[in-house]
Amino acid sequence: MDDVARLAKVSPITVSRALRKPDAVSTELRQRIDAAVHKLAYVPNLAASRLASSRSHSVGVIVPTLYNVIFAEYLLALHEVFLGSGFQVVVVNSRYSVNEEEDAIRTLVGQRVEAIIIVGVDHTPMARRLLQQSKVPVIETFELTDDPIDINIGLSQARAGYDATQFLVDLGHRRIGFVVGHRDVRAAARFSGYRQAMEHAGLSSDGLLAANPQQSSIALGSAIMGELAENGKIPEALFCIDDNLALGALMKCRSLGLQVPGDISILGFHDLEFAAYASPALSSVVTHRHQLGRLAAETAIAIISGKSNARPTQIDLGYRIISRQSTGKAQR
Amino acid sequence: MDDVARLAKVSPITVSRALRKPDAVSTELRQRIDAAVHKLAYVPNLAASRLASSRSHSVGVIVPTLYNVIFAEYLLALHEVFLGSGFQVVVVNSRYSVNEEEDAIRTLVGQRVEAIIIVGVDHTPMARRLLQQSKVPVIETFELTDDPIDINIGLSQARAGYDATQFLVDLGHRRIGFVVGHRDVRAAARFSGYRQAMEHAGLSSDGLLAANPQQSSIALGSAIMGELAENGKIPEALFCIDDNLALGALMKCRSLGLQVPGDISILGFHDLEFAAYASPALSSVVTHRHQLGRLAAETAIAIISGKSNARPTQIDLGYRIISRQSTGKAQR
DNA sequence: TACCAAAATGACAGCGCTGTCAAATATGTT
DNA sequence: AACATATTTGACAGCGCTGTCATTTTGGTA
Repeated sequence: MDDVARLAKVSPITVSRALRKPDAVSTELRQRIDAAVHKLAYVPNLAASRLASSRSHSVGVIVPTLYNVIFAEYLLALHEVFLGSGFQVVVVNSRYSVNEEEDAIRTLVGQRVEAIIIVGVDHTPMARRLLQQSKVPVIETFELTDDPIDINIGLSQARAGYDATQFLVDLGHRRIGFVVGHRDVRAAARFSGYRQAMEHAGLSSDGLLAANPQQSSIALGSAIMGELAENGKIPEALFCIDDNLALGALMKCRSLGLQVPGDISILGFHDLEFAAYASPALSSVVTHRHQLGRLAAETAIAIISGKSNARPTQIDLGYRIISRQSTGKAQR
Repeated sequence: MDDVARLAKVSPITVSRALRKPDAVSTELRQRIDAAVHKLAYVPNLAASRLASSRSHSVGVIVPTLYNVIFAEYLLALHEVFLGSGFQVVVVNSRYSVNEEEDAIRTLVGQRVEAIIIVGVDHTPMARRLLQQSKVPVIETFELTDDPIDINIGLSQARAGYDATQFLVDLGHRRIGFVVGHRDVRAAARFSGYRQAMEHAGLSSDGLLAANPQQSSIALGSAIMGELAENGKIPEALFCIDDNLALGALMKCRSLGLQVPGDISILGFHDLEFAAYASPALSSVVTHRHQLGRLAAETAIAIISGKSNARPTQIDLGYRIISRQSTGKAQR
């Protein structure tokens, strides 16, 4: 910065000002400074700036994985809003572990991010403490909790699981299978909703869980469906924990010669892009990832800029079941 | 840090040491310090650490978009390696614009990241200068260039486009369509490969380009196929710029009653996960995103840690055409 | 016990910026 | 012209750590 100041024949502080609030510097000096900055290809040291101003102009986001497209869509929305407001977004990955999440929080707090957006509502006690102590707005997303740290925006995964199951029950299905890959908290909540719905409908869910700890994928859905067929345990309907599994199962049904929805109804979750274009088109549960990200970011910015005093603690974004061709009335 | 030092009854510098190189501090003090850190939930200020040590322990990655899964897979590999070596990964998004890329580079240089990994080889002159001046290893990926800034790891997009087209030519197809959504540099290179292959085969490519500037997606592939059918311009074979478009086209063919590959052969690109599970299974061009990310990260770490003196400037990872059921010999 | 080397601890200055306030300059008013 | 006010520029100290080097403590040896 001294070099730039020397070249532009001003004091270093004026350079700093010209870069941060160009309006506060006269046109002439600003031009001289800009020219010098360009000529030297000077880039300010952000660490020094952050230290001196104690503002990081960045926000932290913790997601369980980068692989799942639902988080990619969510991140996209967060980026759109935050970048537009001059915040850098630091994305950290907890790999579905609360301990890694705690490390991630430590990293973000260490960077003095100005807001923290987390997927999920389960944290270690130390993680909660770090978040609270950090004094920055904390937004827990995707799920709902009775005990939010600060702001909570999401949907009830258990209710979604319940309603999805009920949807299949209402179609007249009785043997409704539940297909799941790696079981994270949200998958577990949907499963408990499924169990409850089955119970309320007077149906047994024994032997109807098809689980595999691998990461959910089209390949896995196909493999699980294959196993079900091999063991002769094909249910009347399948509630898949996400659309990847559902599409895999759908594809496998085709190659097995099973009619969907004639022989088996298949319901997915999340309504990923391909769901509407599958053949038959996949019924699914619509979750609002983009809106979730957008709202989380907007809320965070409102709090940071002090605009939001009376802030709601919890927002339920809900979900919606969309019935396409892969689910149909029970044939009996 | 002073608070921790006071609580542990040591000097602040010892706290700093205990946190950074625990071995250099006696067991007793280390325990006292750890206890104090825990008790206060102390998190060091990274900005101060970075400023004082002039090491950021972070690396920067620039991708054109977070939405495309190929970059998600690539990022995953980068994360795996970098996090394992104690680096934080800062991901920035250039939105397919060299100007935004320049801004992204400025951001990363400002953070004094210790390596920069970029998708693509085209940059503004200022961007090149910033990268060179930063003195950190720069790894340009996904494409190959004759003039790398530093290290270049990728594949020839033009050759891949050429060979993919040649693959369809070899099957006896003559009217081979090219389907593309938003045209980035890599798509353009594949297209030029397509054109060249068509020319070499003595085939005209006039009127065989089906383009739409939207972001590539299954929906778009379906829409483009629909238009081709409407205009009665269905070619014998379709080379789609990526598997999303290919799958969309495939699905549309089914609903139009077109046999694949009987009536039309469809070839995708990237071999995304669903390709093998589509019905019919999608032929595609395998690109090695995971290996690319891994290698880029490992190379960067080798250079940062000074282990790599004799480094190769360019690595060609190649590609591979995988023939499944969606492509077949021309029926004539 | 005296001495020496190695290990552990501490003091100091400074990393490159910015917030705060002071000084200088420009602009407007009587 | 003299003054008040607004605008622009500058000086200074300090943000919270760490590198370097000095000092103290420990353990081993003669």
